Amino acid sequence: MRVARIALPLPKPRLFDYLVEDRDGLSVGLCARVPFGPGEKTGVIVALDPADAMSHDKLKPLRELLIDVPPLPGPWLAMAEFAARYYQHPLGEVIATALPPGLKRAVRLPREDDPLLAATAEGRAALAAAKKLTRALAAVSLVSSAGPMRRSAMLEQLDEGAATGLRDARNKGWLEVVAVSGDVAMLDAMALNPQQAAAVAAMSASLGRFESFLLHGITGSGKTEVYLQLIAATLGQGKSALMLVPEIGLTPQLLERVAGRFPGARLVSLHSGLADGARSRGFVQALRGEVDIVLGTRLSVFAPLPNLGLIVVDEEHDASFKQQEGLRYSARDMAVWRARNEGIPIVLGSATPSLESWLHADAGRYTRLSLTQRAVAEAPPSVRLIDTRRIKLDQGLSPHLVEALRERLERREQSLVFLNRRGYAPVITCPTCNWVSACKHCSANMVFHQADAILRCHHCGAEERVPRTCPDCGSHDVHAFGRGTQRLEERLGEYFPTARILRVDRDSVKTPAQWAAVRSQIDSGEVDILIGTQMLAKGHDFPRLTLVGIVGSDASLYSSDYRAPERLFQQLMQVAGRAGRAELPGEVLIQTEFVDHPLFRHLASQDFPGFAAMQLGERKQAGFPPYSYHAVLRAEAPELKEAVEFLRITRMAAQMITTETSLPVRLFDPVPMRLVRRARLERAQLVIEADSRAMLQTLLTSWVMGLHAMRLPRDLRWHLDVDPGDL
DNA sequence: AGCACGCCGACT
DNA sequence: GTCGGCGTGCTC
Repeated sequence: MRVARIALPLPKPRLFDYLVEDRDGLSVGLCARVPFGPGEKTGVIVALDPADAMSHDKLKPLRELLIDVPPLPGPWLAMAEFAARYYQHPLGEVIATALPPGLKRAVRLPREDDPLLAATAEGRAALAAAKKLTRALAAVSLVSSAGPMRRSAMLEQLDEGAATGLRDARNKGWLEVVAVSGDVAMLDAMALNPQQAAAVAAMSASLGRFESFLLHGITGSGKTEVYLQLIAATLGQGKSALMLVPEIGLTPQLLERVAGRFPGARLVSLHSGLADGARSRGFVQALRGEVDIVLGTRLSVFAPLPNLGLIVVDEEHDASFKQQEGLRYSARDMAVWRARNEGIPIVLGSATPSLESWLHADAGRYTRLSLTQRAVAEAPPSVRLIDTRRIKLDQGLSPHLVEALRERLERREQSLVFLNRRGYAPVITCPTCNWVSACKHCSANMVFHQADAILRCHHCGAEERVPRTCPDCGSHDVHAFGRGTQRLEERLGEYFPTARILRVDRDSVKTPAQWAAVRSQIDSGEVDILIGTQMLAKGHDFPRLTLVGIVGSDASLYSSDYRAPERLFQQLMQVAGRAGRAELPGEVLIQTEFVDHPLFRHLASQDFPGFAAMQLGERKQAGFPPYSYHAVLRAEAPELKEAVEFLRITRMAAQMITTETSLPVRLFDPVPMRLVRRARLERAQLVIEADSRAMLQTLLTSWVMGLHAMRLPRDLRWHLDVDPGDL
């Protein structure tokens, strides 16, 4: 018998020991079901020790080893242990976050083979003779035009009922299994421009050892092509590749592009929208070494590829790489750690890199590679600022923007008006008594949604009917104040009654299917004017779009959040990049009261390096990240004073540690959060700042141990956020 | 996190 | 006299 030390999904940073029979195949990394209290739990064996007489008396035997799932490899466990240490989170919970939720049930899934299928002569004949495209024929059609394809890749690309269609086609002899030849060769590689070629060459040279690359490529410079060719080189060496993309970046189009390029490769996509079964299947396939490429969102940084050769993080600056609950990990940072740990190259790509990565490149820790030439359109869009201090705006629209929209309409080109605020108006007010539509559960105003005639809180989702009279003073003069996308849509409809206007925000597009419908409407030119929030900003090409108008972005220019300018710049660069991608030159009009603001100057000259240098200068002056390191302890309770009091006590504990060890770590005062009240809970936070990660970690390790040992009121909860995305 | 044990209010 | 509130303490 041996003692298995098991990490269980519990909020306690400790392991639990069980007796296990010393049988063949017993290994660290195996999942196990164990008795726990009155019930049972599933965890992962992280260590195996010899059993002595004592342990036989004290320990319970474990119930079952899940031997259908191969043990998680050493480097994978090392990564989980690193995340637990770095983010100060219990290992069992880290592992539970990293494993797919349905793993326990999924283990019994039959080992599904994934043959390479090609169309037979009979299949082609049937296809030629057919009047109607059946599901079976759709499958034949796919491989007869695209060439042999993995079954899984075909399923990804075909519509509903694809599995049945495939089975029919195989039974009828229209499809045949072909041998994998030159296994994972890439099809249709595009010719690279010299910069792309240089980037691919530089990065390929580091395959087989750790190196971090920052690929700074302006919009349209062909970063994806660089990734694909690098992946091809990796697969060519018999290794697998992991590509991380932001949440909205993982579109069927991207999947199709990758699957189409590597028809022989076994491709798995992983994201949180996947059903438990599918996610587990992908995970277990990766673990068995049956996957060549994993393409997914932040959670796929935990994909257990045993033979990983390359990691790509696209749009590395994107906030969706940071998890905002539970284990608050940064998938980008974890990916860099993983690449170092596994001795492989990593590519971080962006048109507007994070200041963290930019500074790493400045300091020579990352190798910077730049793509400054547009692969598609030659000229970058021209950016013009409209000084709204001198102009009378009509519902937030300047005559210049209206005129520019009119020109596009006449030329039958598309326009986009960007306003990062959904709803009709951000608030309803009563000018008589100054009543505002505040949310009952949050310290925020409820937004007026004209379409459903309701007030909605964007923080907790609460909804209310719009009052006709002021609830406080009874005045009939209550009205909408400010502008959202819905109101803009209404006003533009009045200006251009014949224009086809489409609003794209989270209220109008809720499902992937709706998003696909919207895209096809835009692509086929059925839309003249698009109105959208940041949903429209990210990574989609709109070839017919020649004008981008940016409205109401001034608010984030002087926000109290020191990261606001960075985010605004990234966002505006991204929207601006939507303009003029094909033969048509693009124009960007920005309405602002601050035409002299350096952010806009750099934006107008499309000068990211200049902007980054300026921002880094300011951050250095202020001692903010990336020149210092932050962790924030947040607490929430029904009453703010409870949360603050907890933080005050924990701050004293931290103070004692720093004094005893003379750690130069700065402890700020507990303060209410910007949005103090959310969903009936009041929140406060305590920021800790240090000049090095090591010093921050030293404090956190002993401090958080104490936090776990504290006994707290039932209604108080806390969490720690290391490297928080915002404060 | 669950889930037990354990001591004080309003009900058949 | 009980049913049940959720405070605190433990789970190998």
